[in-house]
Amino acid sequence: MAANIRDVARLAGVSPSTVSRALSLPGMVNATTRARVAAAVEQLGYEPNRAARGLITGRTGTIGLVVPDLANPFFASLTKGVQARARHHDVAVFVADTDEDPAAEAGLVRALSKQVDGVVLCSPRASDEELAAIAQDTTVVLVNRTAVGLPGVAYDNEDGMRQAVAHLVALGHRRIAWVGGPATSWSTQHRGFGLRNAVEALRAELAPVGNFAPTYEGGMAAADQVVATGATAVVAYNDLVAIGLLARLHSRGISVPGDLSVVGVDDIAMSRMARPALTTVRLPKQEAGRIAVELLLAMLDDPESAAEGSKHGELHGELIVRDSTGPAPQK
Amino acid sequence: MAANIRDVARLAGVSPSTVSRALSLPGMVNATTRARVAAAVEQLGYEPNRAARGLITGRTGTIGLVVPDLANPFFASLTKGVQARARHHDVAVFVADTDEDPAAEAGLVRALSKQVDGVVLCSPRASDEELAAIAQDTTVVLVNRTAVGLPGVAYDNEDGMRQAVAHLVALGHRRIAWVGGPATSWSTQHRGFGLRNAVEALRAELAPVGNFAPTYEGGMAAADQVVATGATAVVAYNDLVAIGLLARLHSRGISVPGDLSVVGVDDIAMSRMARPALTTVRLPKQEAGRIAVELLLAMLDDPESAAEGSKHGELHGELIVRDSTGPAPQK
DNA sequence: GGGTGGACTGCAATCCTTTGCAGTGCCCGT
DNA sequence: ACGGGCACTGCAAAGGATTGCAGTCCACCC
Repeated sequence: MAANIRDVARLAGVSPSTVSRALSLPGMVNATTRARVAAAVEQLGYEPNRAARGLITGRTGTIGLVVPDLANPFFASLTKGVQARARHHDVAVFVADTDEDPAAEAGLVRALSKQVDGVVLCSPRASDEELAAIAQDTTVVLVNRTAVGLPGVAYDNEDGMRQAVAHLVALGHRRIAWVGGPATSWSTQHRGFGLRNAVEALRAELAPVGNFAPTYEGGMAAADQVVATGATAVVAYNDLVAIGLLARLHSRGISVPGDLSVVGVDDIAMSRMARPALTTVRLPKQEAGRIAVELLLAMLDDPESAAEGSKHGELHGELIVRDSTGPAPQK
Repeated sequence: MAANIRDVARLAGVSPSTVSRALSLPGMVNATTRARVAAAVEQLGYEPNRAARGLITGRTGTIGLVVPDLANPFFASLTKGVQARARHHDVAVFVADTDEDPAAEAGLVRALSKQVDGVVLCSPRASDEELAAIAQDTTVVLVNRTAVGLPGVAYDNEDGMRQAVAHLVALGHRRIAWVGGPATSWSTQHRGFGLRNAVEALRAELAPVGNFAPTYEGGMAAADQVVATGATAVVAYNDLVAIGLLARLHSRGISVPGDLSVVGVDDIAMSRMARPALTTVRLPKQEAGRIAVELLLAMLDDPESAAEGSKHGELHGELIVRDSTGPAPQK
């Protein structure tokens, strides 16, 4: 049905090889020949068959994207960025969702790796060793996680926390609670670390309340412990947790930001719509996806750079001040 | 690097044809031969090369998914359903996001159609004619839209609206406002229609306030007009709009549900977290994705059924009552 | 004028799997 | 004992594009 390269060659009066070159190595063919080929391509609506090309080049023109949960707005945005950037390079994206199951991670990447040139792996929970093993048999770019020797793009969590703490301290807060996410999460560790440093540098005090699920429910569960610390401000692992805090605090009659200021991380769409609107550290999500794609494609084009393995992207968060933070209450 | 079918054949002491048949038409090869092949496959970790197979079978084992906006939680859930079901059938999914640009729709589907066996097209804004043209050169399943002659899965919007209106009327509401989505949207039309019917049947009154963007901002923009209608309840095009309404009503000091009851549609995650928690018509989103995949794969397996073109899925919404609806205020 | 090189172009092999057709060998019926 | 048929297996072509190598042609230089 669809035209193939020989149809084009026949119509243009050249050999298939010339058509192939006219399309992929334009410099190698005479301008007038190239024009004839272009005309034939146009007329027939020819597009090279990807399977056939893939068979010989060994490249599929496809990348994989593995995320824990597509329905999580953070990953949805990221996926959007990946998808947009990939299309820009005429590369297709296979998406796979682990459904938050860390055990499925490696298997999915392996299954995917047979069909794609490389994989963008988001927020993996696998150990460094497992990641290294995965990277053995396919090209991988990590997002939201760093592991030695593997390329990736991550956020500067320390810096984001510094901004949040500076904001709170400027508002007069001295005792700041911290609601962590899953203990094994790379982000939790780095955010906790950044928080400790920032609080110390500004002569304030940190009151960690432990680890909670990175969800609305997690925030609800943490709220009462936050209150019990006597802190006047709280930084939550992410916006969902912060919104859960807001809900529970409201139902206990605790005023935000009157009695307690709340800061989240991510800046998902929902945060703007929360009541009060949530102050948060905005992480450039689509940007992370875009950079991951660039990194991956660069590695595929030039495997040397893959060997060097030191490709990294680092993104900075930006504090978005809304209504959930205010001056510390006078005691 | 990876083993190919000849490696397997050599190891098993058979010809490549036999290996191929042992894997895809087990009935055709002797049990002991099959076992030898299986052992060789196992030992070499052989997996057939998809590109080579696709080249000859004409099937890629891949489907496309086109959505208006991946970051919209409604489509994110749908994508999740599609992806899960496709994996279950060992089919990969290409996702593409039109970025809400109706003009990009057809082009994207066409580009995709070269690389996939079929496409799931969500909430298309294209005209019936354009859709028919698209369906000409690729197998398509529509979601959230019906068009004559094209298979698809859609929600019974009339029924959902009936549930919402019955709920409101039971609470004593007699005048119900309706905030529509984009005028060209299929869902807007059907929801408006269902609403009119339901309101009429229950001897209440509908006060449509026009068409708004299906977003938080759209809801903010519509709120004052809703208030001006004098209605005691409002049904919004979707939850995002309803949450926008909630925000603007709150800032105007109008109590929900004291002064005005609000109902949304979709039941996105955010709705549960709104304040007050939103009463809404829950649409089974992942289910729609799953059914769309089944429909598409069935059509691909048996093109006859595609010709008949009458494959349809219909899903029902379910009213979830939360805190944004209450008894009509006594005047 | 002949030789050299450059600029193109074409041939043919190759990537890996599937599948129509043509065997091969064996069993069974006559 | 022979022919037919069955069950299984192998051969070889096909599918569409890329690419190393070889060839052609022309221009230019000596």
